[in-house]
Amino acid sequence: MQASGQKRKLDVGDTSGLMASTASGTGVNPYTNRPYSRRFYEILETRKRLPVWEQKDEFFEMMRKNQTMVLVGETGSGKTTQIPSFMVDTGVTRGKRMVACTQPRRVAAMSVSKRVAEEMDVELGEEVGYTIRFEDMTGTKTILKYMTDGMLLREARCHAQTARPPGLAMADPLLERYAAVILDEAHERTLSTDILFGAAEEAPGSSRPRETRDHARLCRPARPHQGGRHPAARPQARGHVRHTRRGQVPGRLHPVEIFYTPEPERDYLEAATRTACRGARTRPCHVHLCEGEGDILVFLTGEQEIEDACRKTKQEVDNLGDQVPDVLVLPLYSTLPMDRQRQIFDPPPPPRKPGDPMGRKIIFSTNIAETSLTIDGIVYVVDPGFAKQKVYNPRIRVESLLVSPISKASAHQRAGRAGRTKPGKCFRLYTEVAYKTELMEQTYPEILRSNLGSDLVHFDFMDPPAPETLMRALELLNYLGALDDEGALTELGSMMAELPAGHCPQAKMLLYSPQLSCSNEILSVVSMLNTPNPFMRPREAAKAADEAKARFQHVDGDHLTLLNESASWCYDNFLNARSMKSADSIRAQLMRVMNRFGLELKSPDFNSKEYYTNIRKCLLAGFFMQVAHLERTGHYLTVKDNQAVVALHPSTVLQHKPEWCVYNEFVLTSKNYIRMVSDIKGDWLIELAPHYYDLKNFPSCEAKRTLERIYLKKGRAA
DNA sequence: AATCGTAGT
Repeated sequence: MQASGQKRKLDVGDTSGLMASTASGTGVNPYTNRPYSRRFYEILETRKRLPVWEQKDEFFEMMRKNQTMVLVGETGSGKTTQIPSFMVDTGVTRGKRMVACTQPRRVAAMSVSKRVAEEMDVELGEEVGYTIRFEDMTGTKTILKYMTDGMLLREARCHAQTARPPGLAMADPLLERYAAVILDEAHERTLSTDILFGAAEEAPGSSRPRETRDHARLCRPARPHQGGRHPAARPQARGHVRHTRRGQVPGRLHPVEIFYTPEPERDYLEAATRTACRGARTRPCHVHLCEGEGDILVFLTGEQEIEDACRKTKQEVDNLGDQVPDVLVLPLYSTLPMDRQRQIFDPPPPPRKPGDPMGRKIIFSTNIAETSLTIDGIVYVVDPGFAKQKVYNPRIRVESLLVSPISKASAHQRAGRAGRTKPGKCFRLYTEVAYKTELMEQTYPEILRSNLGSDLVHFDFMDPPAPETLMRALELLNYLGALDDEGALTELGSMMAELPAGHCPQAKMLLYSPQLSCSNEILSVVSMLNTPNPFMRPREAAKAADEAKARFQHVDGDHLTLLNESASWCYDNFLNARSMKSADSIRAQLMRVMNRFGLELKSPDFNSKEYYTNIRKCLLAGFFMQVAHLERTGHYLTVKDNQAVVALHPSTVLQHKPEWCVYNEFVLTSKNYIRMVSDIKGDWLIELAPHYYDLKNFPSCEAKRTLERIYLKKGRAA
């Protein structure tokens, strides 16, 4: 499924008039009452050649007959640009309500709306606009709005004013302000789109046609996700990378020839650099040495891996000497500073001497280059078949990243990156058999890999999350006071829903902070928690960066360290200025919501002993379920349910091992780590979360015995 | 004791 539309309250009777006005060319734009520009007609000719244009009448016919529909079409068929404007042409927006079209990414919402505004011959931000976080390019005249799926979901959560029956936190989610809602790129199965899909089916007036669900299921994976296993991971004799030729991807622009390895590769990282650069000594036959001009894109899984590969490749290339064309080796991942990200668009190195072939760019990238970023000039793609993907284990409440095989859809997308400038080649570092039999058709939907922190209960999901995942989500919300015992959303819960802050515990923390007189500080902490790690640590200056961070460190932990940063020192102190700026915008947004709720913004007296303790206590108002206790063995054990042995993440500023600590994140890499950790006191657990630290319902363990002593002491004092 | 996929509000 490539796209799907859901429309509501369509004015069926009288759509011919407006449709005719565009089609028959009366010369006047019905939306602006201005004569069409010359450019409009030029673009119209191109538009008419798009495949969807042929089915325009059929589309209108379907619109008359159905309340919801699913549209399927190839990339480049014109769905994203044409369907929304067809929808507007039917006249649904005459009731002053908009047509909304969602996209999974901001840059898509921005660029598509710009194109459609041109096509409809209007100013961007007037009749056609877009809304993304921190940027609203719409106005009173807007009838067609592109937006991120997350943005529409937020509107669905926060603008529904009607009373909600128990257990149905989103019973009236569907946005009366829209005449029609189009969920584009629904095949990507983002968390937001999946939830909106569920909401669409709940909507009053939705006829819930069976086809909707059946079509939707087309993009469901054929079998469960199997993290970590990869066809190439099988043991086999070491060998150089050879490829057998097979098949074609009909890209929109140029064809891409696909090559597979005849045998599985043992070490995909080594195979990837080797393929990009040179073959094994026995058969030096690889891209840089053997193929014609064009840049190379190699997909790897993470920053560390990419930096390693870059270093090794530079070395390899140096060893090759000046008999081969010059090479520019570049990394690409999201946390790379902006100016270094921009380098991927630099031209390749010039020929060594006049008449020689051009030099080459070799880019090592995470899957940021798979969908969100397009680099022209790429002719060769090396695809080892891996990506880091989120997996969720509800039993221990842990979301972690695991290197896992990609899906066929991802592989197709990666290959397509080679064909933008001229016919290209894609080298897959796995066998064709593995591709056919072991890769899933589609990436497993995000909703099945996530810790659900929001209010989604009796919901008609395409692929319902595991009962345990839902149960865990409900349990957390109940402990936080967001849902009552009947499962109904409380007032606190609806306030939490409006705070665009990571997970629920953070929202709870913010709402509680005025009671501990530290809302200013908690606002800063939460903003920073929702920002990419600001502490840069370039390999060549790792020590200097660690020293710089040490100057900010707060003795009581990582959360308080976040407060010690100042933007003006960014560069000298290895801080990512972009992260700091983004934290600032997030802070402003959260502050507006706090103000709207009438919550006081205050700070404890900086000179009082309570300054830092109040802030740390406040962390527990939200994160009381993410606490670890230091056992006599010297290891940490997470507290209460499903205890796990964990270690402090090496990035922590804590120099000592506190008896109790609260953590923001549980990460599973080389072992179980807790990251972003602060020192807390056992007494505070009882003070801030007595309902959770009720010893009657607590497994027997060291932590329990310590808490018993604290209760006893308190009882004596009282 | 030894470190972090990508989106989105």
